[in-house]
Amino acid sequence: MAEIRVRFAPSPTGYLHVGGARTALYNWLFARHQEGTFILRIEDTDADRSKPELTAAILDSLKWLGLNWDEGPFHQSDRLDRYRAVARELERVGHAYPCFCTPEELQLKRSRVGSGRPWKYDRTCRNLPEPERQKRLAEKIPYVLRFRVPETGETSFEDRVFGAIKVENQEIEDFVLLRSDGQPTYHLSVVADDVDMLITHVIRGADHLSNTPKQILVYNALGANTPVFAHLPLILGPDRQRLSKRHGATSVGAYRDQGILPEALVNFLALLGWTPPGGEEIFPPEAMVREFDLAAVSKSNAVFDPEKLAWMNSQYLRSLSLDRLQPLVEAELEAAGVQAATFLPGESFQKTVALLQTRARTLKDFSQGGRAFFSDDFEYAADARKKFWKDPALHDLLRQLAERLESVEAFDIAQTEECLRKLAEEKGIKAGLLINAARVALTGQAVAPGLFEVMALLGRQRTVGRLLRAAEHLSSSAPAKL
RNA sequence: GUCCCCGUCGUCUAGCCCGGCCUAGGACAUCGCCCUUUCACGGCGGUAACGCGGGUUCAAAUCCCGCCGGGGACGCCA
Repeated sequence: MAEIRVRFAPSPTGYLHVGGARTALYNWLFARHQEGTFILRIEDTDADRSKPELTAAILDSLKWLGLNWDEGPFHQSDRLDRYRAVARELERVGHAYPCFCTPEELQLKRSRVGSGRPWKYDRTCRNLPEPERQKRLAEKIPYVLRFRVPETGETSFEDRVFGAIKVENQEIEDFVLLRSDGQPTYHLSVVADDVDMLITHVIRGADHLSNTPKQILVYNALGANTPVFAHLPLILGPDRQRLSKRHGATSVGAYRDQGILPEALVNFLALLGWTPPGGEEIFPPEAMVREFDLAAVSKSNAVFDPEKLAWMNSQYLRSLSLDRLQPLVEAELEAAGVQAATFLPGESFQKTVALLQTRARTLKDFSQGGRAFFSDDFEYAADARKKFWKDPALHDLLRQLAERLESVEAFDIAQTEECLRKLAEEKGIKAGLLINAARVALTGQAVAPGLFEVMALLGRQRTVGRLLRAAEHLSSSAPAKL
């Protein structure tokens, strides 16, 4: 069997969004599974909308996800001559013809058809008498090259995911191959490239399903073999509309900024439309590659669920080694403007990260909820104050706790706990009351690691200082209902 | 509107091709309980789906038809 060759062909008119990322991933998985070649091609034939910096951003996102390619990136803008030559050849053999209709004329005809618009190009120029055609050519009237679609018959193909697809040729319009400025359209450039690059499998979004018959017509006209097509169901927003910026974060970069790990995003995306035979949920890329099968891809569109992504991220975050996690946290803190380095000696930093790790859902949790572990500049969360600082006696209790902790012999987990419990007992209150209030005092949060671990980590001076600060805060704002 | 495609818990899905093992399985979310110093983790348990209607059959989530619902395409965008 010939070598398997697939490609991912984004157009640089926007950032890499999760739908594109999933398409790239499935191509990559298929290529790796088949030990084939994964090619990257930039479809930038729309000069107006394509931006070089977006190409760079897309490559960046792909690398971040770990989707390495074997050939490319190729740029369609480098191959314009080739497309023109292909178009001319199609014209020469009668599969394409010049069309002099202007965009304005077409627009007019289109609107005249009415609101419900079964519009198809009316083939005015296809039926132009030859002398007239020659005349216009000689007059150098601008024109596009349109594909001459057969008037009868049907075009069908066997999609690897969707199965048999069939369309009557009458339903297909004479689409444009070459624009009047000599630029190719998508239908021309994809086919030309896929033929030239020996692509064996075209794996792309289902939004291309209805374009496929047109392209097959071009393959046939070129006398080329058609590749295998596999269309992927679309990714939808919660409203079941196609996922778009309206739904919030859609780009890979946005998820990175939200503290999502690439391996979590990859895992999540892999499962959006595909389930491995064993039904695993969390599994590494090697396993995905081993088990990936296009035939097992789902046909129905899938709603993107950020909640599940977050859960998956927490799973990955938890299983990360400290060596790998630490730099990520450092970067996150830096991005959040927290100067952890001057706050914590190296060793405690690691312990702190480890303590926070089991509770984190995203990297953001380190710089936000975990801020008090890396800086003295933090605030008391409203929900935490409300929940644990209700008791008016607390300001006095926290002060006394601080005083007693001053004189604890060894400031470790065991002794700080003993100290606190003893105080609670003497006062005849539940230890939990004090523990929870102290946690808010030390971390600003209702949600945090075990109190005595926190104390041991912060050390005597900071612990005492924060307790006193909280006590003061409580007495000064005590009358106000919290 | 026309053409193409899709339709199992709120969500992602298994099962469908090769009808019976499906009183429909798993995961996320959700609810309750346990653990407990908060939260998370973990453990246990619960709520929750075959879009509707006809067929075919001893038997249908699984096969056929219709309807309804959803999505995509209909550009000198890709």
